[in-house]
Amino acid sequence: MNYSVSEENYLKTIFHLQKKEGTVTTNELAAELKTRPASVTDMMKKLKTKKLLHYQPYQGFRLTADGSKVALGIIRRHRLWEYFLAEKLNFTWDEVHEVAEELEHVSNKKLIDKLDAYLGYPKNDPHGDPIPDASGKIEQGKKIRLQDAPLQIPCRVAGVRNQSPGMLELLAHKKIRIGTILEIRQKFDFDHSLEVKTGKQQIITISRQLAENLLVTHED
Amino acid sequence: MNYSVSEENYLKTIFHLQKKEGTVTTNELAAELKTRPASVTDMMKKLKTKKLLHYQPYQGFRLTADGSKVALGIIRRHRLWEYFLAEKLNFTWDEVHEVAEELEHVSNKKLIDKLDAYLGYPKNDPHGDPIPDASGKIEQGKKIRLQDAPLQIPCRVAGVRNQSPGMLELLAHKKIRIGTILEIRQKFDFDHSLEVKTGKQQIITISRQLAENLLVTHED
DNA sequence: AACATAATTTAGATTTGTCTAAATAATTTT
DNA sequence: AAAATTATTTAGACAAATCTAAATTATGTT
Repeated sequence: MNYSVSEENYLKTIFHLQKKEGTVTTNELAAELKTRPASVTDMMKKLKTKKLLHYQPYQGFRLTADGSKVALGIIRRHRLWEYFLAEKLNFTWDEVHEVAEELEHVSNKKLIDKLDAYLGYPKNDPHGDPIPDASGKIEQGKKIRLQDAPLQIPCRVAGVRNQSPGMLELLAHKKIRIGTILEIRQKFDFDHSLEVKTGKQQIITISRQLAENLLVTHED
Repeated sequence: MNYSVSEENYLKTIFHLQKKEGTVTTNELAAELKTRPASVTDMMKKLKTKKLLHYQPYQGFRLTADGSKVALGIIRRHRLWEYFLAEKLNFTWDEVHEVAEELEHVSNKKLIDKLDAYLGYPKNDPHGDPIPDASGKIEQGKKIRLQDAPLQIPCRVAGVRNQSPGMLELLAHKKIRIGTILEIRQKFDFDHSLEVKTGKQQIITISRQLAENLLVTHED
């Protein structure tokens, strides 16, 4: 029921990494945690015996339902503290992460729930990331412009900023609608156009104007 | 410059214990920290090499100036968090200590100084104990008559008003001296006598006359 | 002062989380 | 498919903080 700082850092990091790709590898995790692959393997065995992880040697790993629940608890604490630091203590948005990395390991549930209430049950931390509620539920990820989405990472169309007829006509023509999966292959500096792969594996080009008005999310 | 949770707990506890008696013994500290005397000896060696402790085998120990400074920093963090928990998060005074025991080990200085400012530079925590300022200075607790001390809150005998032989005889008989911890259990209106628990868990009765002449402090 | 008792320290073991170096498995290249 | 490369795991070691049991030092009593 209670986990060490080290275990918590592994769980949290696995949670974040497995969002991008379904399964997490030893080297990936070692790089992220600034430790050695051998150390990762050791910890994987431990987390497996605690039933927080699906893991077969050489096959990568992902969290079990229990593991995800623990990870979401840690992320909840982290993001609530970030909100507190920015909102109440006047830290700037780029300072909060480091401090929250320490505070997140204080795992008293009553403390966190009272902090949540005190802050007015905020939905997002200062970076816009959603804060899981007391039961571990997490809201849809922040909508960002396709323009600002990272390369090579699939995202989902969640809305449009500009709903002019011309925009909608263009979307229809390119067969893009809410829910369509897009992955940026390349960004061209010259005209800021994007080469994008669709969920149906077609390669299309999206202009700067369109990319500024398409809102996407990374959450699954 | 940075200390482990374990080291911090030792330093803090030594600081508190050496207020009562000038020097702290191995068994005393082991009892307070719920560990074994052998473990205490191990840690004493370590703290000595870090120049936080005066220590010669078999001679007891006390903090160096550096050690006290570190301890005061920890106490500052503890008491500021206690104040925050009681004042902002609506914890009751008897709940705050346990939670602050965890929060006190987050040692980011900027965090603590900003928290201090946010709380309005409080002078005392919810138990009445003084909060060291950013430079480690701690205000001397005010001496009040035992008569005027609050119920159920341990205080320390800091002086006597009347030093007549009869008074001293009575104090000796009741085994009360400077440094003795007293906690008022009940006040009786009829004769203004007090039922008091001593640091050694004995229940004694203190008359109005005595209670008016015993000066106590809440400072730890 | 000598003895008995209590307090403290030492010696050696254990757990957690880490490491390096070597062995093994999987993947990629030729 | 064999060889080369890369990823992962195993084996064995180490530091921190703890423990038990035994040895040592200090203290209190007679």
